[in-house]
Amino acid sequence: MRKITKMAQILSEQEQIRRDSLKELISLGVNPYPADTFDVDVTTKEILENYPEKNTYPQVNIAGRIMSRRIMGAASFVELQDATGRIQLYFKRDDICPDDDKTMYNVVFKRLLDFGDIIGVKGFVFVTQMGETTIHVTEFKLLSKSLKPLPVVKEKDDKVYDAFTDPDQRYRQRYVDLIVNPHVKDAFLKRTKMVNSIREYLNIKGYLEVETPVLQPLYGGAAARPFKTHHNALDITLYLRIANELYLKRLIVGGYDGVYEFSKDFRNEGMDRFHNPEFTQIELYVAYKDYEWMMNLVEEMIEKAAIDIHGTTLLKVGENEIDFKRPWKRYTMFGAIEHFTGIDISAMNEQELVEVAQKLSVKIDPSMGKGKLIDEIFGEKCEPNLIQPTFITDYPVEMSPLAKKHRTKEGLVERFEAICNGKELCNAFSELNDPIDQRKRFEDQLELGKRGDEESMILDEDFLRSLEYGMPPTAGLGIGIDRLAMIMTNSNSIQDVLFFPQMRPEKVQEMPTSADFVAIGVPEIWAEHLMKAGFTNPEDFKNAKSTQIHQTLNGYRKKNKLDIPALLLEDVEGWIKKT
RNA sequence: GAUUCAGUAGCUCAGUAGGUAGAGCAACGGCCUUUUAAGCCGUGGGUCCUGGGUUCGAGUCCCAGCUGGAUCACCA
Repeated sequence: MRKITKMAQILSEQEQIRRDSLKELISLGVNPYPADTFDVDVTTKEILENYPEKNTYPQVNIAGRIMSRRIMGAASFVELQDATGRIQLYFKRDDICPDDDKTMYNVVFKRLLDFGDIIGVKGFVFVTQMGETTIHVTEFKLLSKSLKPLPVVKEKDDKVYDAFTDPDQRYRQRYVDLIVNPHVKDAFLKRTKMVNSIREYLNIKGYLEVETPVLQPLYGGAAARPFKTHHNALDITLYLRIANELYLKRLIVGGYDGVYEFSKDFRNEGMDRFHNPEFTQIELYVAYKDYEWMMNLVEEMIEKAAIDIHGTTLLKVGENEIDFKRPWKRYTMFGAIEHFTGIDISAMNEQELVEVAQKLSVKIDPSMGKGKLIDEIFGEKCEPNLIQPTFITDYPVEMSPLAKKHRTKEGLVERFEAICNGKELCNAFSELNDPIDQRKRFEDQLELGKRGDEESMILDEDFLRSLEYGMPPTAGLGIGIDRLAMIMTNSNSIQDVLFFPQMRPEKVQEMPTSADFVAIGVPEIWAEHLMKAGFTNPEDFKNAKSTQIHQTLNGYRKKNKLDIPALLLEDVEGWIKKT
């Protein structure tokens, strides 16, 4: 891992050179960070798409980052990257500097600009002898000097060399990742397109996008462990929401026909390539509907999202081709288990289920009840095999304390999940609106909590009170937006669809400053060089032999051609004595 | 939490048997004076993740730790 150094910064050679260039630019009267706007009137994408058929671009203003430079004496080629892509620039000395003073080209452009700097240029578009659409620059302006060298990613004939791939650096410095990895930028564009598509779909249907509390005195709506925080003025514990379900249902009680929220939820659990402590779900509740109706909505909405993003329902995800075209396959949970194991468990009791689980070598433990056993068998034997989007319906009641009991099947609830690429995509049910039944289900959860289940749900009196006023029959849905984005962008990890995935904080390495060395008796003229010469700790320096310090420092002086008199051994002994 | 792999120059990586730390790109200087060039020649650049240990000698072997990845476990 790269360490951040605090206080004193030890700069690499290249960083030092860029800082020197920065000073020289200022001394030449070039402001490296100008304040005024630079009016851009075209993007690289527009030029590359429209030239020369729709527009010959006799005059353009464009800005971006220098991604490569090829200098050939009085002429140069530069690759400029803006938000939409890259285009080549052609610089010619006598066009940049029509007068005798060639400083702008020879010094500012050739020597003081770097890979990574942000510039604005004025020019006209033409095609080189090599057939590449290029901007012939007539004026340029430095807009921001880059002091840190970017990773150098080379590309030739669509092959990428030395790609910037280290996940640690990519996630910690996402800005760098976005600059040098265009496919990363594209994945996030797709994610936003997907969200926009879903929002558009729901808005057209007339459902209301709402906002509900993130800070909640009681956390509910899912089985998960929360993050806990404290509100000072009220002097109470608050939790970051694990779901927004119970608030949205209160709004249905309040009389809205359909409400939805893109909800940032927080769960204090393990992290892996499918889990980040904060993640996004969309939850939707529609009055007077049931789960059958909701299944049709999900199909239609996700199919539309796929088309809006890719122009097709068919997409490649890892090794698989996934088709979101309606209708999706539907199984009941029992049906799916029978399909994949050949065993009909629909009428089995707990003991029989244990035997089936053992026979299928599904790991179980004695605390598992009937519902949990079925869930385990399904999770082990069915879920990983469901690659194409598939609905699984009718779950055991024990697993679903907020879902309505099945209208005909004893012991089940009206619930479905969509599974895709072996993972849950969404979860939905006919919402439980019987307040007495709901209270009993909460009480059952409390029992589980007393037995040590840290994820059991908490009884929410206010939510129950709202149900007592009467909630219409309602269909509810939750979709994991990050998981869906993984599929839609063919990403293997949730970290690839979150701009800033949670990471352990970078270590800050305390570095001494030259003042720390002055404090123990080293003259200022030498103190600034000590760290670079290898003495990174004043304590170690004090304990080092004076002969060794003497030799090391004189060696350093010679190597770096310092303009300081050579040290005598007595000088060094003098410093140490002072301490 | 367990197992496992990785961490070496600004970036991507090599480093044999434990014996003076390497390459390509990037940087710097020069060539080239020009609608092309990942061009040619030269130069500089290192806390080999950190701390211990073994050894005459450690990037390399051993122990501990840090960070990340993968797999598993847990978990809607």
